[in-house]
Amino acid sequence: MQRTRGRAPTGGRAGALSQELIVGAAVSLLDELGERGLTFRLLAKALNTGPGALYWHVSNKDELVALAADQVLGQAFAAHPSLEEEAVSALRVLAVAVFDALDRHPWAASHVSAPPTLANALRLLDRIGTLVARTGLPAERHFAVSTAISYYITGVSAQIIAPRITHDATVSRDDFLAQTAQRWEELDPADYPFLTRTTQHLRDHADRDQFIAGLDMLLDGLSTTAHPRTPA
Amino acid sequence: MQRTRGRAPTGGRAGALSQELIVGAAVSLLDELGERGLTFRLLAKALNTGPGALYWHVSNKDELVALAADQVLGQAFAAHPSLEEEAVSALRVLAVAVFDALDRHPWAASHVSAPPTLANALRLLDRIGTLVARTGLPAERHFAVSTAISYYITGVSAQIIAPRITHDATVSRDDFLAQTAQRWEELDPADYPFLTRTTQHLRDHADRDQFIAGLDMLLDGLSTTAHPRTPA
DNA sequence: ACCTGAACACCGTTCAAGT
DNA sequence: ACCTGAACACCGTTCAAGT
Repeated sequence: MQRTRGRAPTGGRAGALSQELIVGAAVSLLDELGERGLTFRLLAKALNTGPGALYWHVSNKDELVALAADQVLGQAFAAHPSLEEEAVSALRVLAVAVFDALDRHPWAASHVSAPPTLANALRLLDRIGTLVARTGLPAERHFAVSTAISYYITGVSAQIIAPRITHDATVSRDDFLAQTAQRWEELDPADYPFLTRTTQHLRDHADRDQFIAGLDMLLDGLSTTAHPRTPA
Repeated sequence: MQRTRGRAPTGGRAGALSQELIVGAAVSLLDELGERGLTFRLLAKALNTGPGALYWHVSNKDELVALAADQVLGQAFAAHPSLEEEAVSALRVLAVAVFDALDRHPWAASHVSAPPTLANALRLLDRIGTLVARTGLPAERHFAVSTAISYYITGVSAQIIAPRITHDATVSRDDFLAQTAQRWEELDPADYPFLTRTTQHLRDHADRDQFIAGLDMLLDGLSTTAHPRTPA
């Protein structure tokens, strides 16, 4: 829980530790082995130190994984100027970039949390807010709309991507969907009228398209919503 | 990983184990101690057995927690006939019931996963689908719209509720928001133009209203969306 | 200031043995 | 069929000691 500050002349040693170095190595191990496979002993060995050394730069495993997830989130900003486009389509591009980044590192999906406190999560909400402001919505709605979009992006991405972790090793995503579809078919249509007639859609659907379809619903609602309501 | 089947005359012993019994006890311990506090040894002691006995009824801790979360999700169906009302407002009532159930058991929020395989998660999606069908949308959109709503409900609830676990013991939610707001104030307005002018909203916002505001956006988009688009 | 590595206090899970 | 509880193979984290 300490950053390397200033430009301390730590001497010749090539492997001088730093939080960035540790988090980077953690991302690699997480990609290879998943959250359970990441171990302080293993990480320490990869960095040529003892496990205790890591605790100087990172306060515990939760923080380490959160920082690793935030680094992954940062990949979503890699390519985009995001200044040219019309605001709503820029929001769509940004959202999909986040989905794709998390899709490449499924362990990270469930660790991007709101409200943001880490660098790239802050950056994401700020960019969403700036784009929302550009839509011309009244200022008092900017916060609610921006956080709704932000929650959708990270929350729904996590819903779609995180389950893959559990099943990845054993079965492919398609097999998992096919299995689930079959289980739906075996349900009693009297209890589950919708699911039993919808199995084919489950088999055919693509996660990314699903994410985009919901996103479009939300963004369409953006321009429509006028007054809040209360549930009956 | 075995249910008590039939009406086996297990004899007089009062504490005869079953999956239901184990999951119920797990929910209590999870409420008290959180996910990390739940231990097979502790759970076994609460049920007057050894840890090994539990593995006859539940295959591992992941399954146990998933079943516990699904039981919590079931609380959302406690009160509602949901037949009278107009479809969209019935959807809103159902969504808020899910949020409230998860809000009472924060550890559960991140364990409701999609696509549903457990009893109450299946029931939830089925009910959403049935209500969506009643809106008069064309049938080919029912699946995409229903899953979007379902993903929003569980995904955004998890985003809002799950962070509370980490900070709960040490600080209250209001304190956490205030702290976060203060950190936003200290950011450079040149880098974070939106966040630095939005801190007051963060301080004042209520999680549940936030959830409902985004839900309304989505439900408004429901009636609007006509044709899917592709990101630029 | 930063690193070392042994030691502490746990875990989830398995499995031979019982009834 | 179901339960027991000791044992295995780990963990995250701490901390005296070093440089």
